[in-house]
Amino acid sequence: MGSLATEKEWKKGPWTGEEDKLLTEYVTLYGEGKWSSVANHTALNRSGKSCRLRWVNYLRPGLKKGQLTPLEAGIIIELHAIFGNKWSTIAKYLPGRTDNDIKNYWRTHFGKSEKSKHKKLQIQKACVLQQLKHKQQPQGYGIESTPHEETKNETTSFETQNNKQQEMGFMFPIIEDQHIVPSLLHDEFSSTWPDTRADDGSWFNLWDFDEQQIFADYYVNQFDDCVVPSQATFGFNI
DNA sequence: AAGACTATCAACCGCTGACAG
DNA sequence: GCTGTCAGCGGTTGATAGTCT
Repeated sequence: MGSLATEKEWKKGPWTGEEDKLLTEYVTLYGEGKWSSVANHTALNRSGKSCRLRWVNYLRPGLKKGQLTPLEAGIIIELHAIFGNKWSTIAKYLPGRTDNDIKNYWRTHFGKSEKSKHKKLQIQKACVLQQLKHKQQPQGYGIESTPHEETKNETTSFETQNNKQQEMGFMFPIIEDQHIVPSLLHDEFSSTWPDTRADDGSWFNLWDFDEQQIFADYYVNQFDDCVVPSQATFGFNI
């Protein structure tokens, strides 16, 4: 009925600093998850949907701003091969990054073109090279034990791995207590990917810096024809 | 210097699934 | 079991900044 036209005209468009402040205060007071009542408790004339989006993608504490690192880019490629366009799922493994960030990054860099496909390869290679570089720096990311070793200590495996990955800025996806291997090359060399299982059945992977020099070397060789470009092309330092 | 093109990012829209009544 | 509400997700769009010609 026309007389019951209670449809509210929500404000749209870019958020102002004042609106951000109001929303932050609201979340501080009432917590996340009560988006539909934001307008009732604040002077904000935004829909709950809009408020949630603004909070999740921009205001939430702990968000990382700026360009993705080669490592993050590589992980996105790997996880996209596993999960497809499940951006929120992928985002769970990249602390501080939102599904929107990842979605935008993917669409920008790996849309549909052949050029994009090549760029994907370049980033994968850059990512492997960076792994090797870190491996050569003893003071770098200190992983004392490998997934292989951790399988011997099942009570701490998951938590330990998670903590390390958090420190490094990403997390390996784990499904049913099984590490999904970010092989970096799942797409291109899927036939070799079962070989990433160790003798005892546990997974190892390129992110494990201690054991996988030979494995990583092998993959780097696969990229021989693929020249890794400069920062200007990637937007980050290799 | 100016216009065209490209990249990036914020925000909106529509759909889906969970859940309460 | 049905219905309505709401949060969350993925796709898409539009504005702006940066780069190229």
